[in-house]
Amino acid sequence: MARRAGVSIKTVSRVLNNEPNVRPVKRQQVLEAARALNYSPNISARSLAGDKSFLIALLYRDPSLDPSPNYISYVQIGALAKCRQYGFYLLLEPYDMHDPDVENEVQRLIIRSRVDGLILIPPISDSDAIMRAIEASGLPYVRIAPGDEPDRAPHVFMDDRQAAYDMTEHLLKLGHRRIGFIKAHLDHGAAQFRLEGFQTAMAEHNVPVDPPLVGQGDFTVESGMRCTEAFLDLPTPPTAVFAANDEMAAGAIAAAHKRGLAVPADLCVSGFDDSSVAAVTWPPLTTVHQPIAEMAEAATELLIERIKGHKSDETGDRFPSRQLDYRIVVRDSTATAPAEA
Amino acid sequence: MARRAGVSIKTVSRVLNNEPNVRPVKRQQVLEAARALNYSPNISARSLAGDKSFLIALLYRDPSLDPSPNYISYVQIGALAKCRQYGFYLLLEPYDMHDPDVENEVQRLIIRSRVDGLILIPPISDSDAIMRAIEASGLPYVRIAPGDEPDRAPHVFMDDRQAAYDMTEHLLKLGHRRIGFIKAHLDHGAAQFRLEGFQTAMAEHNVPVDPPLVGQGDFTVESGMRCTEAFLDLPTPPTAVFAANDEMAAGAIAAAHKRGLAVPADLCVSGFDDSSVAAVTWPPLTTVHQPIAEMAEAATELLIERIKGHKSDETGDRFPSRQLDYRIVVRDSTATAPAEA
DNA sequence: TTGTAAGCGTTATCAA
DNA sequence: TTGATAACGCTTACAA
Repeated sequence: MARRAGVSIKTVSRVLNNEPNVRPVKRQQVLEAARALNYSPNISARSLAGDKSFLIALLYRDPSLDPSPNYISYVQIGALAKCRQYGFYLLLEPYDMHDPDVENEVQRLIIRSRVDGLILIPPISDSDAIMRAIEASGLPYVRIAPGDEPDRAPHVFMDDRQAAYDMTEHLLKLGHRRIGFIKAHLDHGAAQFRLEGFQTAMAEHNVPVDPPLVGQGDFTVESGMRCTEAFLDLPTPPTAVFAANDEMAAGAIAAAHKRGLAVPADLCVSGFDDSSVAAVTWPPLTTVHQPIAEMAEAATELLIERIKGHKSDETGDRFPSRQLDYRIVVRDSTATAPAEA
Repeated sequence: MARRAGVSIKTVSRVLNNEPNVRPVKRQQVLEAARALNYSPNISARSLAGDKSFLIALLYRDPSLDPSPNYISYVQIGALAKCRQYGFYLLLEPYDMHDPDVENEVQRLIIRSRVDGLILIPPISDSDAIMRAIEASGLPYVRIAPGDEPDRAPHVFMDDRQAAYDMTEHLLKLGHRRIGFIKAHLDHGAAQFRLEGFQTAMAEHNVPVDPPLVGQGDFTVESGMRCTEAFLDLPTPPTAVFAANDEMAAGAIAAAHKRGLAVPADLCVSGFDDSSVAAVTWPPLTTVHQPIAEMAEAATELLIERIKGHKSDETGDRFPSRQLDYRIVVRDSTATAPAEA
């Protein structure tokens, strides 16, 4: 009890919660006493009495199913930073999105843990079942990089379409005309945007897209390798491959090496995400840098504002959103196209 | 209130906590009522009354400083699995180990969050300052892969020394005699063991270790590349490089590619960890598989037992520990040594 | 085997 | 601007 220290009792509560109506003198007294006793309010008591848990849940795909755990790491970094700043705790909640029972599981999570809000990251940020479960509870939530229905909730995103457009243009400007694109599951919202950006850039530069030069990957290294091998088996193979993420791009590089092709001399490769694998490939990968941690920070901030503000009541006005900037990172896996045959 | 349902009030508590002295009939009634009302006890109330938080903190190095976020991902997977199983929640606590103020920070964490126990992973599992802070609080904690003083607390580990020995032997059996080793900061406990395993294997096979063939890396791709380039600049370069982790091994492969050397024909490379980068390199990396998630599961279990058992009193007897098995994974980056010159 | 009553340390309500 | 006092929903005695 820090109350012993100063002179008051409930005043302590007021001070620690930055409530008004406390004279500066008292406020100081309390603050000093708290420091002296190394005092810190009991979270459980606070939650119980105030009906707030100071807990935020981060929902993501079970990482044992995820080809790029890297993304989650950066999301955690960003979310944790903001949580610490505002005195919240982050609860990790991996889910198997395709479990037919997710809806119940999420409901149970909400009931059990009493979280104050939730953050959804891809591909969970496009799960209708999960969003329905949350909406039924009335809790606030934010989505990172949503694919459809962006205005269903507050969200943070970057322009994947434009980024893919820019990367494609980068390759076109290097003189490439036959460019292979490795797409991913289109239920992953951003994957769709990246494909569109590629197609638009090609169209606007009057370069036809040969259908066999669009491969279906699944974000794994192996799929990138398989698609690239198929490309290289074509009568006229591409001079560049643009993969919708870095893992698949790494697979493309591996496929080239396997055939004895030099990168970027014989085949150029570019990726997307600027994940840690981009630094591991040889040559280092040209890719699109996504500000993942920053996106998570922004999302967490959006959520906390919402938690602190109107507690779950949708008062008509539009949901807020925040767009962050990407950056094309040119490294050594792309170079000018070989002279025409 | 599920109490409405059955007939009792405190009985509910007994049932939900698996306490004895409840007739099966009543127990059933309560359980059914709970299900019907989708009831779940309020964690805050429970913590407040019972002086338990059901929270476990995972302490790790700030991932923005960490060259291999992969390790943390797997630790999280394992720890989360066990937490869910036993009804605990996992709190993420990244720390900058070299911050002179960590001791206070940890103390503050313990006071503020009221965690019931802590898990320390490398390199934090060897931080004397952090362990002191925890010990001062009397809370139970477990260490994963400790370097020194293993018996200071319950711990989970694998035999890094023997694993490195085996990998070295694998290379020796392939006919390699000049083998470069890339070590890492020796304050990282396991790093020391890996070096020792390498040295022992070489000695026992009567193959001298040429000092310039032991490079000082720091777990990053870049350092692996730098060390390997130095090796290759020697009058008699090695025919194989064994790096103390996969990132550095990836750097070794990159260095070879950069010089136009083929892997494994001109230079063999092996790593340690079997992290996700091992699947991204070309050729795929021969490495030591560490059961990281399983180690984390075991550690979490050890901790929870301790939390449930004697609450923080060290009753004389030795701390428990658990050793898990590694596995040498031979992929395509190692092959028989070129014939003698 | 079951129930009653007294806290746990906050916040919310309402008076002072 | 402050301070009693009653919740909050459990667990832990202790009694029945």
